[in-house]
Order: sequence, then C-alpha cells, then structure tokens
Amino acid sequence: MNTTMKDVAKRANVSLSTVSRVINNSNLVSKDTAIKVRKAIKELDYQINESARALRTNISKLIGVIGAGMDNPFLMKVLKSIETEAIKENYNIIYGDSEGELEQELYYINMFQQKKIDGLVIMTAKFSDELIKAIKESNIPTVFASGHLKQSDLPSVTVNNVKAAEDVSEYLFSLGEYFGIIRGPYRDSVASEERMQGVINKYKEKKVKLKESYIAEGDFTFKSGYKAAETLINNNKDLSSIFAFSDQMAVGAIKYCIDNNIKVPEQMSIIGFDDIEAAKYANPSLSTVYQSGTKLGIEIMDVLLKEINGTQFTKNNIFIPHDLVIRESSK
Amino acid sequence: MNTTMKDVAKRANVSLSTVSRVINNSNLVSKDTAIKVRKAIKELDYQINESARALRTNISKLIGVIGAGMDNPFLMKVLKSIETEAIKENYNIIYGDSEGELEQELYYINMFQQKKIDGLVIMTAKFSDELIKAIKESNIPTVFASGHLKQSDLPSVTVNNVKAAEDVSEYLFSLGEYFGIIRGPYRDSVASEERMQGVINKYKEKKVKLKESYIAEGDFTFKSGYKAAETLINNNKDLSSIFAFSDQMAVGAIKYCIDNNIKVPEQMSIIGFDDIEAAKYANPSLSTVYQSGTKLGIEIMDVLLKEINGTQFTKNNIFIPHDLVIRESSK
DNA sequence: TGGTTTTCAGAAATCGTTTTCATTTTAAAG
DNA sequence: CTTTAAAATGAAAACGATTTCTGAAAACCA
Repeated sequence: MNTTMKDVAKRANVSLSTVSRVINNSNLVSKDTAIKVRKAIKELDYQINESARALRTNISKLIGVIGAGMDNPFLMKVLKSIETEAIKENYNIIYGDSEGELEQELYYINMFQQKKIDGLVIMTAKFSDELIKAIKESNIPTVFASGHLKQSDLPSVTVNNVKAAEDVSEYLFSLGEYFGIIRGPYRDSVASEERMQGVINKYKEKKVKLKESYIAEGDFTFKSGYKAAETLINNNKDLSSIFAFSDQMAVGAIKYCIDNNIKVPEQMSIIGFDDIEAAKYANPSLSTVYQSGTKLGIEIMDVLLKEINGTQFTKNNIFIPHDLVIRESSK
Repeated sequence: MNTTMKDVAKRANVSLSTVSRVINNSNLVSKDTAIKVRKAIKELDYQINESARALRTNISKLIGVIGAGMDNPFLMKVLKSIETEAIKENYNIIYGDSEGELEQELYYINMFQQKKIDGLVIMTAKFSDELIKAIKESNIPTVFASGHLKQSDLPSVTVNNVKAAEDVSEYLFSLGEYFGIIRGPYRDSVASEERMQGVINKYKEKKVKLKESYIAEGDFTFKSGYKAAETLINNNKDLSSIFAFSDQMAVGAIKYCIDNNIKVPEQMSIIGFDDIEAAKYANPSLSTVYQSGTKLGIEIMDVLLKEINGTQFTKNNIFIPHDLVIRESSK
C-alpha cells in the first residue's frame, strides 16, 4: 500500500486540502504548518500519485514525440535536447518511432491522446494531410521539426533548408562543376523537398540545366547513400561532386567511391548535411552543413511550452542557424 | 469537454459499468449490447482516459527506460527494439537520459515512480549501490541491460562480455602480437569491467604480461577513442593492434592513425565492439564484435513483461549471442 | 472595544474509470 | 408452469489528488 496524501495529513494533523496546498506551494498556508507538513512528507517518504493528479487537473506532464528513425544520429541529438529542456520543466518525454508509416503515426497520436499528453513534437519526414488533420482534431499543442508547413498554421522549427541547400550549391558551383544530388524519399520528406528547392534555385540562377539523371533517391541511411552514389556515378560520367541530404548518405557515398577506386575528394567531392559527430571522424572527414541539434531542441521546447501555457508567440516558423563546414571530402 | 464513458453509456442506453465491460472485453456482457455500445463509442469518437484508468487500476501502461547516451547508436538500436516490443503490448516508453550521473538516475526513478510506470529498464553504464537500492525500494519490476549484477538478484540481459572479449583477444593474439586496449570509464562501466576481465583472462592464459600502459581509458565516444589511441601509440612503440570497447572509439582510433600516417591495418589492426551500422561504412571498414541490438531489446522486454505479469522465469542472467566479424581494419 | 478585513484551515465535490455487490432477466430443468 | 441456476445489467464505492466554498482565527483600524 502506497502512502497517500491522506496519510501525510493524518501524520501532520492537518487536512487533506492543506497538504495539497503545501505540495503545490500555495501561499494560503502558514509557514509553521507548511513545515509540519513537509516534515511528515519526508518521514513517510511520500510520493505524489501523478495519475490522480492528472485525472483531476488534466495535466499529465508528458510530452509526446513522434519520430522516424532512431538510427538517425541527428534526430537523436534533437531528441536528447528536447528531453533535457523538458525535464527542466518537469515534463517527461514519451517517444514513438513511426518509421515513417502514417498508420503508426495515427496510432501513436491516438495512444498519446489517451495518455493525455500536454504537448506533441513531430519529427517525421512527411506531413501527410491525414496526419495534420489528426493532429488538429486532437487539439494537442504541437510543434513540427524537420520541415515547415505552408498549408497550415501549426508552428515549426527547423534549419532553413532552402537557404542551406543554396549555400551548398553555390559552393559546389564555385568548384566549377555540376553536381549530383542524393535526396530523400520522393515527395515524402518535407526537409528533402525544401533542400531540393534550394538546389533547383541555384541551378536556375546559374542557368545550368539540372538533368534528371543528376538526382538519385535515398532514405537517409548509409546503405541508400552507397547505392545512390553508384547510380549517379554510373549514369553520369561527367559528375565530379555529390551533395547528399544527410551525413549518413554522404558517408555511404564516400564508401562507394573508395570501394571503386574513385578518390575523394580528388576525383569526387562529397558534401553531407547535419554535421553529425561521425562526420569529423570519417575518412576523409566530411564536408557538410552544420546545424545544432541542441539548439533545435531548445527552440522546439520553447515554442511548445509557450503553446502549452497559452502564451502568445509571434512567428509560426522559426529558423535555426546553419553553417557550411568544409573538411577533407571536398576539394 | 471530452466525451467520457458516461456519454457513451447514455447514448447506448446502458449503464456505465456495461460500457466499461465492453471496453475491457469482459464476457459478462451480451453480444447485442456489446454491439450497441461499440457503435456509440464509434459515433462519439470516444477515447479512454488513461489517467483515470491508471488511478483506478494502478497500471499506467508506461515503461521507463533510463539510459546514458543518446549518442550511442547501439543503445539507440536497443531502445528502438524495446519500443517496438512494448507497443505490441500497448505500453509506451518514457525515456530519461541520465548522462551517467547518479543524481539524475535517482531523479528519474523518482519521477517515474510518481508516473506509476509498470516496468523499468536500466541501460546506464554503472550500477552504483545507491542506484540498486533505489530500484529495490521502488519495487518496480526492473531489467538491467549492459551488464550483469553479481551482487543482486535483479535480472539482466546482455551479450556475454567476458566471452566476447576473450574471443577478440584470442583473435588478436593469433595475429601474433600484443594489443592495446581502449576501455570504458574506470570502475564505472559494468560492461567495460566485464570485457576487461575477458582480456585479462586471455593474457593470463597466454602467459603474457599485460602492461598497465597497454590500457587506455575512453568514454565510448569518437573523441575519447581518438585521444586514447594517441596515448597508447605514444606510450607503446611495440603495439600493432588495438581493441576498443566500442565501435565509436574504434573509429576514433582509426582516425588518429590515419591522421598520423599509421596505416590501418598494415601497421595497426583495430577492432571495435557492437557492430553499429557505421562500422561497415568506415574507411577502412571496421572489424568488430557483432551483437544484435534488436535481439537484446526483445529479450529485455520478454523478461520485463514476465516480471510485470508475475510469471516465473528461470534464469536471472540472460546472454544474447555475439559474433566476431572481421573486416578491413584488422589484417 | 467592536467591527471589518485578511489569513489560514477544513469539508466535500469532483475528475473518469473499474469493480464489487445486488438485482433483474433469461435459460434450463423438473 | 414453477423452481433453480446462469447470464446480463445497474448502483455505488472506490482510486488519490485538486479546488471551491465556507467558516474560524488573527490582525487591523478607529
């Protein structure tokens, strides 16, 4: 049998209400009784029952995160940062990996709703209409990470994917060559779509034709990067650099080159995205777009908490900074 | 205002109890009324309130996981597997990253207790006495991953660290050389301790003196692997291979070698532990000890669910298989 | 001093379920 | 048809907190 507030009340010779007030730091309780109560709490090693509290207050102190890909180190960094911020405000994180499946996403939203989560973070790649609809109907304060929403008024926090891709493109053009692209899943990944837009913008600006064959599809994994590089290189003999939309894919691409005696960066420059820890330790070390997962997490939680607390916030879409970092994999 | 069971009851013209029975698939309800009730549930889009249910039943359908290191891809794989298994039984995962700090661990245990979690998985490196004590006092069914507990009767699931390290040692000795070790934090990591034991066993068996200077300390990160390799190589001119207790440290070690014109594997063989995805795509690709994070997660949940359901289980310590996989980083 | 305000404490209702217990309805048996 | 057993339902009490409402005590003021 767990000790309850009732036990504490008895021990401290006060009423239930008073104990509750002490716990919630109400100022309607005198110093002396507060001390008495706190003493009783200590002595009995009382722990609040969050289920009961949640039932009564409709506040669960739970924040749901739906993501796709625990195998993505960058996302994990963001998740960790979210968790760190959450814990400061006494929230716990409840994480569900949807693997990018809509069905799973809806399932999680449903479960989370039943668990009465106070807020939701969406870190999946694609924002389908059904997903958005379910989120809106759920009425749970939500923040999107990994892409901006044109069609809706739900807030989002991400790197400026378009601009970042433009920066990379500009750099690659400055190397004097066309470049191939390893993008994310077709029409599915918002971030990928945005980055693609950046590439297209630059190709247009430079008045260079972006051939279909310059674009290969990956799914952000090592393996897909390896394969995509193979496709790109086989189909385009003129290619001398590749822009992969994730570091993992970039590392996969490097591996393909090395396996096939293509020197990086001498014969092929390769650029990634995210600047995960492993990028520094790759051989050759990876040029990439740095973005701070920590910062992203902090901003996400900032927006989310404001939503939860009903505070007004001005901008729906927040960008975090990025930076092109050149290492050994690009000449 | 959320729709409650009361609303459903009214709509279906039955009592509250009956609705509850239908939801919980009790067999004390007739087919016809069950259908009526289910219809009402659909029409009203009723969602159960888990806080209320948790309060009444003392079952939260929440499983807590305390881990150290979201930056460890292997742990993430395990976590993902745990999550996958948990969701099958309608549990959600609530994750806390303790960063290896006892204080944080205790804090999480406390929070989790208040949230009434049904089970706990410990994936931190060190099992301090305070930690064990807190867990036992909490009375929450618990499983340890990442190391076995000699001093307690709490169940654990891991790879056979001792045996795996012996296998690696045997292999490295077969290359005909002494080898250096990049271990985990001193006296803090159970897994590291166990692996160290395996190394010591083999050194003894081979009647070779294991010099202090052959051992360097890391913390499972790339950077620490890089630094440890530097220390080892500078202090021991005779070393021609290194056994790192994690793939990330091994990759860091490789990077150090390459940065310093030491050819891997020609001049230095390097072996890791875990076989994370990145190991395949490293340059040179990494020889390592394979263990299945997925399998580990499955076993963990199996044991945990048995504990939760009060089912008897025979063995306290469960080993999952491992396999030495030789790639390019060892000659 | 007496009246008024302020401060503090308690009683009881409430949140939305599950479950026990009592009761009604239906089915089976004679 | 009764009688009895079995099946289906409902009423009401819990679970453990928060909060409103009310009252008592203390403090303030003239």
